[in-house]
Amino acid sequence: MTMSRPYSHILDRLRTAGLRPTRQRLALAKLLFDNGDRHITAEQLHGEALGHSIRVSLATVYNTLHQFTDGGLLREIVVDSGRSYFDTNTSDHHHFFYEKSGALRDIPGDMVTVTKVPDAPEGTVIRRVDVIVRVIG
Amino acid sequence: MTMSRPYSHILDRLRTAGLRPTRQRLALAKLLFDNGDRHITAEQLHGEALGHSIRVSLATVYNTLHQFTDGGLLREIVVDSGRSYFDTNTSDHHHFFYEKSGALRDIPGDMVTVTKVPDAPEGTVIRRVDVIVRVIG
DNA sequence: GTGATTGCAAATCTTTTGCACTAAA
DNA sequence: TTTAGTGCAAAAGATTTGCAATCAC
Repeated sequence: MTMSRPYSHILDRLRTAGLRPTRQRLALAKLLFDNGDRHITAEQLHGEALGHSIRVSLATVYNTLHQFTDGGLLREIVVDSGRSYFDTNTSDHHHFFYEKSGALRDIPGDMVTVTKVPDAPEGTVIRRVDVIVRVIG
Repeated sequence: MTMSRPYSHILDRLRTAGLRPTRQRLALAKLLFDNGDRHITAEQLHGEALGHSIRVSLATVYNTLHQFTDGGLLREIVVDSGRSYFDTNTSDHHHFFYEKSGALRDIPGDMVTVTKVPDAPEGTVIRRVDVIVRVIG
């Protein structure tokens, strides 16, 4: 069982992202950030919220996930066409993707080294390098 | 202007993938493989086929792209949620993804080196390691 | 012939949008 | 108050499905 953390922690995160601490954002942030590192879809988070008797619409869940991502609180991961995952771990790291089950698992940043990355094309800037290790079985 | 290649080449590819050389598959394969390396979506390929007066339904384009992928003739690339790209270059290489325009560009395999990839989790096999360099601007 | 393939339209799934309503500052 | 945020239902976009018609072998 996870020890419940004070709201001030969550409030700080929302403040950092420049977002008003509404009832919905507070509740979703608590689900997202007070339960360790997670990879979650909008649909899953919505279901979880309903399961905790938190009344929130799916549209708001989508809005919130994107606002959190824009504010640096989440990282969006694309591995599967037609479904977006959001990762509560925003530090430098990569992923295993289980193609059969659709599950994601973190690979610590220092477990993968990418060398000789070519320069960004003229006039562009590298925003991120994603490494996805696709596994089956 | 691209020199038109003999059909036998295409026929061999379909044979390799265990697919009957139907009119639609032949025409789509010609568009895909006789024009150099390309990154294309189902929608784009369908439009291109229609532009060449090749009558084929969008559903068949989807079927064909997946059959070609299963047969090792194409490689599916997921970088953008809600849209799949198919790459005619199935050799070992990685990609630049221009987040603004949605364009993909190959990075030759030997321009990126991934070291220290962790072992595949117990009971799984690594099918592929994808490196996506996301750029903006 | 017979089983594989195709086309079409409808269905599905995820995500976004428009807009009236509600809540935070 | 005033502006941001929310919910709902509808729309959008990509992909899949069901099934009768058609084609390759």
